[in-house]
Amino acid sequence: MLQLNNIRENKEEIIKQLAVKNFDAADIINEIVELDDLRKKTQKDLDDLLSQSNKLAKEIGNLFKSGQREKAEEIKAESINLKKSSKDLEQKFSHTVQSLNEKLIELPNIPHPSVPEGNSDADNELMYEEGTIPELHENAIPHWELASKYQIIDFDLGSKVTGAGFPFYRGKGARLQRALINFFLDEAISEGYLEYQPPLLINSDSGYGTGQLPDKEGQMYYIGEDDLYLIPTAEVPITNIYRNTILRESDFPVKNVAYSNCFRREAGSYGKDVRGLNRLHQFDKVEIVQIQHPDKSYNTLEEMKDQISSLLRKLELPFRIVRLCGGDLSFTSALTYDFEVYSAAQKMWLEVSSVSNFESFQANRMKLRYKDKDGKSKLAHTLNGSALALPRIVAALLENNQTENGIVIPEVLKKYTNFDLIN
RNA sequence: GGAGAAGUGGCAGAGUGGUCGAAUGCGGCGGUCUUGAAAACCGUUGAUCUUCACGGAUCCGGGGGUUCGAAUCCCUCCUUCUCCGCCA
Repeated sequence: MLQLNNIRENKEEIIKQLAVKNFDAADIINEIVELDDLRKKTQKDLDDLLSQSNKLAKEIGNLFKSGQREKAEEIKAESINLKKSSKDLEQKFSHTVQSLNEKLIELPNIPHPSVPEGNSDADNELMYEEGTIPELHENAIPHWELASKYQIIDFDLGSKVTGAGFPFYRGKGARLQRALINFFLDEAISEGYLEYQPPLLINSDSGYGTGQLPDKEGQMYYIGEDDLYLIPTAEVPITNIYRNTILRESDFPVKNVAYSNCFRREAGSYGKDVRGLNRLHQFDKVEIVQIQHPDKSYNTLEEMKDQISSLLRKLELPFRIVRLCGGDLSFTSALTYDFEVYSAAQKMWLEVSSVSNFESFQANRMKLRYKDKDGKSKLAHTLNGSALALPRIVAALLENNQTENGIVIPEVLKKYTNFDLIN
């Protein structure tokens, strides 16, 4: 959520910047300013009225005490009248605040000046590419075939027990998952992150705080009986730890890491890009989250980008980094880098990580603040990134490392898997 | 799941209808003293909205109600604790 004062003061500028996200904000912003004016006026009227009845109430108390009953009753009648009009104003006030909020929620985050214009992923800016694309042997096959050849991932069994997109990992497949999770967590911990194991279900306040609600409600699994949502990413519980909190400047940077299962309904995704591990309803991910001082958040974003690069380098996977264009940027993000890994048998780049700076957008929804040197409360900046999401990493590892004799485990993972080869 | 108790400022804890945004202690911050520190002493110390400012309004787990007036009474939800039951 954008800050009201910022909207009021930089109206034209914000309209211009939101156009990069292909969002026409002119009308909404005008409505917001009008509603805010009305809110201020209504509050002033209401406050004056309440102030008056507070005074009367005190007077009545004093009159009763000093035994002036009649006088007290007189004022009491006056007070009852005041009360009726204050009730009306109160209602008007809360309606105004509510509509103001509804409008504010419609506004996406302002993209960073470096965000290129564009409509789709085709317009994203390629920033960096590293590693060599492997030459596979003649009989190379995509990962879903490798999965069944070596009996390490069973998609059909998942369909039987749950449904499409919920695979079973088996034997060395399961152990590879566990190895990757531990590798990613250990790497983050050595970078100074604090490990959390979050709940996998969240309430609607949390969903609202990080921006999944209300816009992406249909993307989350919902447990109606208890009014809870299955998390689409550990970002939600981990960032919401700080909902309604005021940090000290000395708390920065807050660096948290969490492994979790992630659940996504992926309503409306079909086609060949969803085959095998490319898109699942349940998957594993290690997520890094930082909370930072506004002056430092972009340095932090670069730092997180480097960390993720280092993971992919250690796994010996060819990867590239893309800066998302306005049209591809999420509602909540100001700047996002996507990491893509080359999957050699599918012959395509797979998105394995997304690292973003949300600036104060999430913090404003969550009321996540810090005290600055003058003792004033200011909104903090939040950032997060996948480090990393497992399924597509596994897909690329299986495809790229396949040989006639089996799938070779990268050096760095061997101490975690305790085997060198899947055969 | 059943029965009972409780939720107050960073923490502890008083407050059962008006003078309470809230005693007191601890902690935090500033100062005096000291070569420095500790101790002692003095001062200060919640959030949000609004106002150029003075000031005003709201907040005692969340929401609703009673009353001229609610931290205090009523309803409801949530959370925590104790006992019983069940259970990885």
